[in-house]
Amino acid sequence: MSDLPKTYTPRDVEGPIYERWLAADVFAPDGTGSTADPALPPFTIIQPPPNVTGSLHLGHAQRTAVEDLMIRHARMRGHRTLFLPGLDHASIAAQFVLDGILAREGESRQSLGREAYLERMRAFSDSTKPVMLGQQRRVGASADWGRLRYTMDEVSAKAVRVAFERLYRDGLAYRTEALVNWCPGCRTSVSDLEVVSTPETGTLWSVRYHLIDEGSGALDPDPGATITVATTRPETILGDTAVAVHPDDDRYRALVGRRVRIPFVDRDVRVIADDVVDRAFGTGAVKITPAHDPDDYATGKRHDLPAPTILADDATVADTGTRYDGLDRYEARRRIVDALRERGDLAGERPHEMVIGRCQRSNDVLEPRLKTQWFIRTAPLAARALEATRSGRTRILPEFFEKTWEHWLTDIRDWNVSRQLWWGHRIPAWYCADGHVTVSADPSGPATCDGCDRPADQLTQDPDIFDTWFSSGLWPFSTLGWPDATPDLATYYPTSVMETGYDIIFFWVARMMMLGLQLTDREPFHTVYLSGLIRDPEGQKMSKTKGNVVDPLGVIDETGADALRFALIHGAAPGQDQRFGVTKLENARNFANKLWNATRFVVGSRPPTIPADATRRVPDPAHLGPAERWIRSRASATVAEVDAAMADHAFAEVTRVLYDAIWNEFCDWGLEFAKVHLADESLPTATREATWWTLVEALDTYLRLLHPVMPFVTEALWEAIPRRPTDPALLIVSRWPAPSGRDERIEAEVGSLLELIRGLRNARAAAGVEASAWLETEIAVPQSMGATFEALRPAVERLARAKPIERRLTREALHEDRPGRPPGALTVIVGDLEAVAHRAVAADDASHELERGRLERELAAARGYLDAARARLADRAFMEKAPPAIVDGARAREAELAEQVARLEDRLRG
RNA sequence: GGGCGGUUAGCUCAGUCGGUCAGAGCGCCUCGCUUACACCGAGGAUGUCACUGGUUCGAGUCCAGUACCGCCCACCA
Repeated sequence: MSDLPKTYTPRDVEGPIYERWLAADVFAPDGTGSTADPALPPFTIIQPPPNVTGSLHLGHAQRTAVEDLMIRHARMRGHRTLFLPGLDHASIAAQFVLDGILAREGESRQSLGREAYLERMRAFSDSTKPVMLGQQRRVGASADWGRLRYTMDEVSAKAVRVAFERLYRDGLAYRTEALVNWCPGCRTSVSDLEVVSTPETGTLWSVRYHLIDEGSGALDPDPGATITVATTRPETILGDTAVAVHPDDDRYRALVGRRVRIPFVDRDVRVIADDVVDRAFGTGAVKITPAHDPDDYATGKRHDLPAPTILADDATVADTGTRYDGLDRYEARRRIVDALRERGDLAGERPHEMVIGRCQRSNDVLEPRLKTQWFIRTAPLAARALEATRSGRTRILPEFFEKTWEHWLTDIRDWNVSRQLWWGHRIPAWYCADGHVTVSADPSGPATCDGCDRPADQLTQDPDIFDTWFSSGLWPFSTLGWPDATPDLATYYPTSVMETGYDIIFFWVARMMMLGLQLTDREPFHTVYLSGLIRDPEGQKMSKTKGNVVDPLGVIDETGADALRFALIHGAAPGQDQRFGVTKLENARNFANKLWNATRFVVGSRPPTIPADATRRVPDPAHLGPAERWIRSRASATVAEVDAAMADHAFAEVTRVLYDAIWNEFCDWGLEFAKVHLADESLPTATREATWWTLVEALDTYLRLLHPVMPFVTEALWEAIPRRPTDPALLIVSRWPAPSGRDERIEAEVGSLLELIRGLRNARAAAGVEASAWLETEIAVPQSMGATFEALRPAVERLARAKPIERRLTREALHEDRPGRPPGALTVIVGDLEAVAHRAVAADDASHELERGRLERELAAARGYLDAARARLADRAFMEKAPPAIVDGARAREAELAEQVARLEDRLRG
């Protein structure tokens, strides 16, 4: 036990608490402070590693809060818990960031060269690394920092090499020339997932291609002998190798097989028939540029067309032998359009709504182009991933994401994994002069060529690196030491829960699942918990360009990590975005403050007969009054509710249940009841002690239940209350509470007394009674509730400001002496209970009307309900078809309402 | 073009198995410096549960359709 400062200052609480956890070594499953039960299965969460060069945003904070919540819960339930933290090298994202910094220095990737650039990147990421990790700690992540992993460390590197070698051996990785998404800004290919489809208004140009006279082989002398094609990218004319029409299109039937001359390059190409052509679109004739359009590429394959590439890596026109060589693609486009117009071959132009693929990273317009690249064959991997979710071995939460999952994995295309970048894992493939491919997981490379036994010094390693998601895809097992058979891998794999944002379900979750199943033969996780995204109060995505990004560290400084965590978890429905603003945060902060002060009260109200350093005593049942039994019963109910919510992964519900239980039950009523006993020195010591121990016990339960959500403040407060002899020194490793049983009768009796108190307060306020006035009150309490009432009489008096209270056994008794009753009485009816509070006011006082009005409103409402209840009972269909329990309930309700209406009517007559 | 999610108080959102489910927080109004807490306490007002049909004794809740908002996927030049 220790003293609590009067004011709750999160900053003062959180730092030292985290240090104590670290010092006690309680984060690691095998740490010296662990109290785990080795008989229970371990619980593992692999944290989605944030980008090493990124900055922590609210999304990270929410991830961390939810993961840490699950981990702390599992830890308190006695599981060995592994919360493995990490960082991702984030190849393209990191390069994008660094390139921006270099650009401001007047340097560039190219100007530095590969080695210097990588050196710079290592230094840069080394500088951001501690920042990212520090932020995680501020949020309170109880992660095992000793197992911190990084996708660029040697263990990961080895995993990448071995994974790729196995995939290659199994025929699941292959190298081929294919049309890929090329980003001219990043100078690399990107996967289909990194293409952002952007609707834009472009221009659809119609261009006349002149037919060749088949006899002479020269241009048809008839200037009208043309075929008009439609295009949105005129510069690709330079790469055309055919014109296609639909085979059933009568307009062009005669032209199929004829040749046309492609302008500028003066290439003569065939008119071909292919049913990809949509006759209704444009002119019904399509220019075919196999090297720069996916459709055209497929058409080219079918018709065996050449596929000249006309763009360089920086998207300037190249190798066309025209004067457009060297020009940027858009400059070339303008000039080509101008030239066509001059020649009279521009048949038309009109605005055109279309979808443009842009680079997720740089926002550049992507160019489809031919490149020789490594691909992962995804169909067989996706089939296994689908099987895992269909069989239920891996569960996706929320369930509705399973459809998205199914859809994507069903139509999946092969994964282009090579990147023409520098920061990342180099592809462990070597080529010899004959083009043989050798893939080797050996860190020093292959000894000889697989194809021709040429020695290593005659082999060249592929300059490309892997898509960053390739190493991320191995994360659940590479972090545990795979491919080596480490004890960690044996113990903690497959992992328990994969928590991440739904925005990377394909990028990451699907890849982990596919690679995990293929390489380890196990589902990498049992549950996928998909979080929603954090938006600003207007529902906008947070982004740097919008300037609406909230820095979690600022929030933590201001209101504490506990408040931030509570607020984030409170608003988190799985898969559902949440708007986040200051009011939620303030609400959470107020709650922490409330808890702080409630604990301060409990600690401060310790009866002097109990020593400050007492160990916990179970309250003596003989001395428990109804208030104490009510407090215990409600705490037990809360445990059960929290357990149910946790079992459903309904974390927001957990916060709601606890907020309500702690604030609206424990503080509003529990503490108020207890104050009466604790302050009453005429009571036996044992009674007052029992009351206090009851408060301590309930508070202890609530602090435990709340700890996974608000770890710091609960740990600090728990330290201030007496511990059980069996408790460890720290709440974080204490045991999760078990429900201790409900007392239904007490809950009902005390519950109706609470209602009565509320009713009296309501009546007083409605009648304009001074808040400080004590009203002489008569209360009818049936014999069955007598003991409970008598025990709580002082509390009822105090809370309803009703004193003295005269008790009657029946309502009739209450009304017998009506004639003698002073005017202005307030009446409250709650079930079997009825109270009449008297006040001395003149007969002509206007407040009589207020009371009358209140009773009339109550009566009207009761009559409304009664009518509805009677209508239901009069409905033969309802009586015949509704289950008996419902009918009985309706009858009871009707009787109760009828009674209440009668009472109110009676009261209003009097 | 497919698919998913959302629509409940002024705002942000809960609402499980169809039956006390018309709820919370914030905001608003009226009181209150009652020795845990003014980051507080007491009380109060506010709803066509988007719309239309259907199923049912009974529908925010289940079904079908519509509208609007958001997101994801998709090779029409």
